[in-house]
Amino acid sequence: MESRIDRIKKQLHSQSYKLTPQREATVRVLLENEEDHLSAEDVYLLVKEKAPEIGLATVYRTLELLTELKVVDKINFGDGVSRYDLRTEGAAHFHHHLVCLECGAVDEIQEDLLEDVEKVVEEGWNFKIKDHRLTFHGICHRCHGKEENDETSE
Amino acid sequence: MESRIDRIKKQLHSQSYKLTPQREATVRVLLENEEDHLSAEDVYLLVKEKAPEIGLATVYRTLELLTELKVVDKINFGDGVSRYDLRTEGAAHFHHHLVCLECGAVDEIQEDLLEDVEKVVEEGWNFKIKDHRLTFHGICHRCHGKEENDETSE
DNA sequence: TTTCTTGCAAAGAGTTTGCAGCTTC
DNA sequence: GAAGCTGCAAACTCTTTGCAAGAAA
Repeated sequence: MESRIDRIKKQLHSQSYKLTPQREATVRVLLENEEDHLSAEDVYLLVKEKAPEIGLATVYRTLELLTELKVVDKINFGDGVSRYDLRTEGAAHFHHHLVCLECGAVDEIQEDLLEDVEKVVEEGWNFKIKDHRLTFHGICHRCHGKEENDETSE
Repeated sequence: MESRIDRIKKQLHSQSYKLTPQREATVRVLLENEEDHLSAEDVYLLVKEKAPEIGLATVYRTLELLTELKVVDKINFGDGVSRYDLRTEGAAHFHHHLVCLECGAVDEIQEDLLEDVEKVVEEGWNFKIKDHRLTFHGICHRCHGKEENDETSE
């Protein structure tokens, strides 16, 4: 069976880019932390464990390259850092996010909940949708119970 | 009739902030450019026309304050700058955006298209939604017609 | 007077770039 | 050996902060 790394490798080659050891290490870190929403710095620190000689600039360059190739999506939750999120293979659209205002956790919603909404937008606004970004800010299920106790503020 | 500025002033006073000339000039710029999605720098340059002595730091501080008061929303379209968008008065939720990949224009959708989706998320993910960010990336109605000609790619 | 606010300059954080050296074909 | 890639350091951009001076209650 062809692995995900292999497919990414092919994708790079098809545009005459190479899968160097540094790039491979970076991709592996992303694959191993698929659930997370790593910043460039985060990725850098994790890659350093596998390939200590790597430079931060290379990580940035690799992430930029992967973004171009649509292997990852660059996202921004408003905290001043870009985060990189592996695209779900085969997914037509980018998944959604739930950001908890209490604990900061970011959960993902893989289901595409926007099909109907997109139809409305395409027809009503005559806008050809290529991609979307949907993030909900609120209180996650983990913090939900706790909230009753500190209702002092808010 | 009470103007929008007055209401914002009251809101400031209620938290013992003052509507200084600099803050007023900043708010006016935002009101006069409600359609746009100005960066701090943009706001600064526009405010300077009314109040040339103002400093960039004051603009940043004012925008931060207005964000706290929920008068404006800080948004990020991934181009490395924060943009500030006046909240539609009385709107329960933040409006949506259409970003054109062709010409870069940003249009707004005032309607809340997410009511159904939010119900699904709150129930299915046990997540208490406080706010949302929804942006579509695609081709706007203005660029739509032009596209037929350069169908070479994609 | 006391508190809040401002402008300036400096600092900080995140990201990009120039360049010489190293790989790979 | 030409082309692509890397690590390092410096540069850059956007934003925040410290501080002394100014304005308002």
